[in-house]
Amino acid sequence: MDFSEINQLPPPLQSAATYQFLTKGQILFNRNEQAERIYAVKSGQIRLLHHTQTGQVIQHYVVQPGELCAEVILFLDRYTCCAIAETDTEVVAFPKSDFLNMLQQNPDFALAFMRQVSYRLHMTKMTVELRSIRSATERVLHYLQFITPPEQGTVTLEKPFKEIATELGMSSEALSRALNQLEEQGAIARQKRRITLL
Amino acid sequence: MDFSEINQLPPPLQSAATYQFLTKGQILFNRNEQAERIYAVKSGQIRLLHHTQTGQVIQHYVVQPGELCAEVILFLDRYTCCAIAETDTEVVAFPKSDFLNMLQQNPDFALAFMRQVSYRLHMTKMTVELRSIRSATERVLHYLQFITPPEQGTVTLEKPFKEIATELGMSSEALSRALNQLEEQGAIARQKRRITLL
DNA sequence: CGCATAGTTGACTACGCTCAACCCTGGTGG
DNA sequence: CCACCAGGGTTGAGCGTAGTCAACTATGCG
Repeated sequence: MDFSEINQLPPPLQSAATYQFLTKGQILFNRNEQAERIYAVKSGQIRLLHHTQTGQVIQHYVVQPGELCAEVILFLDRYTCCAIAETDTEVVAFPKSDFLNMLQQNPDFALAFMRQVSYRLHMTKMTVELRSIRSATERVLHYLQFITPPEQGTVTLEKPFKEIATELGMSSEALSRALNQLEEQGAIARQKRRITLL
Repeated sequence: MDFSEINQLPPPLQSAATYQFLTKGQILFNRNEQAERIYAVKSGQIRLLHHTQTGQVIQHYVVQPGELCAEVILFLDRYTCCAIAETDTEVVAFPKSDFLNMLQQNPDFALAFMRQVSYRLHMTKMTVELRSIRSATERVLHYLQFITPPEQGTVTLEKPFKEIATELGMSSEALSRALNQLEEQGAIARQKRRITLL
């Protein structure tokens, strides 16, 4: 189910939903703000992140069109992280109470929600694994294995390395060196941005 | 809702549930095993973890009595991590299909499940934050702030430091030094295991 | 009183970050 | 067509932080 396609949703929710437009860099909500709404991304992307006291930025994940944003706050009263528009973005906002009611009244809707949250939990657990790996080289390998489609064993890195590096929580230099090392070790083969797992 | 209290569950699930006993260290399931059941812990603890190729152990979380174990596999076909009994443990096993049916048929049950999964997602996001902080000192501070009840600003560390250290993904020595440093910096006060945030 | 375990401290090492220089590619304009 | 420039990527040197190993201290228990 695509939560941002209002006319696919149960009618009572349709009438409660409102659209909201964000320009690139605009903040949808901040940590510790009172949470009265749950959002779905219709177009664009929303990045969830958190700022530590010392200014380090912790990347959570990016919410894509059709996905829900900050599912957890249905059962909490304050947002736990900061949501910021990655590009110009359109979101649909649902009041929490209406959304909760619909979860109880409509089993299909509820199941779609559960699938989505479960998927998110799964991805977040993968993120935990990634961030927990100390060694940069191993972390990169883990990442490559994760983004490589199972059958073909080959990926092309589309994003600039700098971006991948921040996603992996390391400097671009460390990423570069890690790729070298993996090639030396014979764990991967590489032509430019095209990586083959061995 | 306590998922391990069978007689509190909807009757159709009661008849599908089976008990299983694990001794300390026994494995409930392994990564990549076909997932046909979902479990709830009745007594004891189940630790979820993952072994990397190079043998590093990544701690996910510990499942306490009343909680579900590996909720995500309802919508996946293979377990994504390894579950191991922390102590002698009793679990309740539900066939996935029965559990899924019940989620569709019983809104209260479904809501309890959603609350549980959402909570787990929330905690896992907190873990991501924790593991993403590079500096040991800052990581410890973040952890202390997280486990300290908001009003009183004081915690007693019950678990042995070694255990806390692994939970934080650092050595016990590093934890010890970090606590010292935080005290020097004036970020915390400390008498033995009793920590006060300043 | 001795032993075992948990926690602390010290010395050494290794890994990754930072800063800086360098290389390579693609695009632009003379 | 080639010189120039800009940006992404690579490589090098120095530094800081955390891991490891080992010694030492403190606490609790038989």
